[in-house]
Amino acid sequence: MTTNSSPSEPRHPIRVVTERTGLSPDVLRAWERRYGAVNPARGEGRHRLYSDDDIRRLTLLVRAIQAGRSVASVVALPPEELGRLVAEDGEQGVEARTPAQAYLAQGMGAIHDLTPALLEATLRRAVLSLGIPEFLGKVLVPMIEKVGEVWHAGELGVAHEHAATAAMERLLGWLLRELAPGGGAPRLLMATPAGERHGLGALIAAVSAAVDGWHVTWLGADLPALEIAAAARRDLPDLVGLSIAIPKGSGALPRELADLRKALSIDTPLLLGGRGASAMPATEGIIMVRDLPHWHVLLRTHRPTHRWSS
Amino acid sequence: MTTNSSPSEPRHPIRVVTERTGLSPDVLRAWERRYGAVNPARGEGRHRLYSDDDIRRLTLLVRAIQAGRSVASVVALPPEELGRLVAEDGEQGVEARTPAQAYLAQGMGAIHDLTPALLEATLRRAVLSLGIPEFLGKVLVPMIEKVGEVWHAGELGVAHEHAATAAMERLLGWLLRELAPGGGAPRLLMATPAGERHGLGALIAAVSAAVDGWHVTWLGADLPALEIAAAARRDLPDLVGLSIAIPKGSGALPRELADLRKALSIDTPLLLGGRGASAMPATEGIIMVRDLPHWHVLLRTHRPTHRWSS
DNA sequence: ATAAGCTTGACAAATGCTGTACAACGAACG
DNA sequence: CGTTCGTTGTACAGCATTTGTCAAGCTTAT
Repeated sequence: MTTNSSPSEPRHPIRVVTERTGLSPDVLRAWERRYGAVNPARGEGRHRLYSDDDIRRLTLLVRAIQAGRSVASVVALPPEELGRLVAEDGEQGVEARTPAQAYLAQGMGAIHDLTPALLEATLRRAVLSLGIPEFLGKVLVPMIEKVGEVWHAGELGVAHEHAATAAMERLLGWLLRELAPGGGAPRLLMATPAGERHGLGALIAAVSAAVDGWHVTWLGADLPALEIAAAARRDLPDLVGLSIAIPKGSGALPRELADLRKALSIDTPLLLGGRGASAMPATEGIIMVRDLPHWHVLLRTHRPTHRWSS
Repeated sequence: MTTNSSPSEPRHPIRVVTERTGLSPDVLRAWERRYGAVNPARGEGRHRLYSDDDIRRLTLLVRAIQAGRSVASVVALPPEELGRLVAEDGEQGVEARTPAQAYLAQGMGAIHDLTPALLEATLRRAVLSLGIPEFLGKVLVPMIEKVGEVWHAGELGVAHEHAATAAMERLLGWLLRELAPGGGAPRLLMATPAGERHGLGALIAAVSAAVDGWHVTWLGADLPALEIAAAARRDLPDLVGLSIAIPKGSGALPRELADLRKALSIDTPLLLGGRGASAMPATEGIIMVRDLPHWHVLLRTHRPTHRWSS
């Protein structure tokens, strides 16, 4: 369909390249002059014009450098080899120690020492330094997984695990309160169905939604369908979200969900996510959430039309 | 409904186009004269009449330029190719409005409405979403600059400015408290010297240090040298930091600084930063801080040798 | 008649380019 | 252990191009 949009066609001014690669104009010119990293064409008034290929190559270079390699060691590589290198580095964790990892290590130390107050303070510092999205992805979720591992290996007692979970839940509750938006925000009702006593996953989803501007009502964990439905009648949410950690395709859970679906207003979407959700049989009227990115997409999709109260 | 409402029908006067595209009449005429970006028909007297197609094309041009492209490089493109380019830029990271900018706009709105509580809540959400470093660099500092501009332009009253400043100071104080690390952390004493009543800059530096793991004691603004020295004798900091916003190379300030330097323990470094610091004469025993990155470097340099309490 | 629009010409701020220099950092080295 | 050197990002000055804005004088519209 295209006349002349070949990837080697020069058409991007330097400004666009800085936006897309994150490199400053100075660096772009320096790399060109010193290493000949790219060879952009020139326009009328001697302005640089980069091709799509140029941009791709620069992006790869940036990734390779972020993985800890030196500039000089990668600028000379031919494209294919560069791509291979970056792919490899992506698989391995070649990265140095990021702040997030430092917080993670510090938090694990606090868990081992059974000092929940210190753990909570550490998590709090981590949130404030990194921002919620990065905190959730690079500190909290890895920490939960790690605690699970270490606990199964017998290196931690039940007390440790419970104390850590409680501290995390306190922290997430705090975030939820701090994030409470003003009126006019879309409303989300979040809970965990009867039989599911682990609320961490649901809380993480709740906080993620709050960052996106939702007003979240957190009901708690292990709630019977009727309780949730009653709360929904009072709260009138635009969306109801549930999360289950333990896969329970059988048992009382499917029944609970069906009851809840029936008790809810028909036009209120009901979403189900969490690690155990994938094992659930598909059910009419219940939307499955695969993972956190998918959750954000669904939130955006089901957001009611704007009604700004000025 | 009508017979002749084709999108290429010329019917909009230049005023309408100005409002719909955000371009000034001068720019519209200049683009036409210099590049022939559009070719509006003329009415009875020689007034321009733009078609819907013209407006759509101009809107696309604006978007392309916002994405970093030069005017000259896009005005000549045929419509389809222009559309493709804009779509492509939108997909890539060249977003029109980042979350940080959204928070900034929201906060400025709260300032205009003189609702400090709303401003504080907005700032709080911004910190939690973005993390402190990005928040300071992309929301708070731009906001302070913007408030200064708008205030000088007379669009805001003193009340607005004071309310906004107070809200920002409350927020930074809150951050300082939340970030307070445990024992064993390096200690920083932060204040503003006598005659300098603006504490925002110092607070920003204080919070930045707290993120780096320092225990910060914030004394407040407008403090005589003797007070600061007395506090230092009690607090025993590893570092004393001052910040001045207003350049005052002459006056009482140099004297104050010299007094403080003499009253402090000789091995306690004394750092001076802020917008007004560059105008100060270099002084023996006082380290000048150029900007925030430099501040972080100096913090790392003067950090006492590690003594982790396990 | 006052405001808005037109044309032409000119100016100045922004942006990009080149070349040089400097500063921070880590590694090699005496 | 301090010094030196190579690497790499950033800053600055001088110049060219691009591009937004303004002024002056005139015409048209409400």
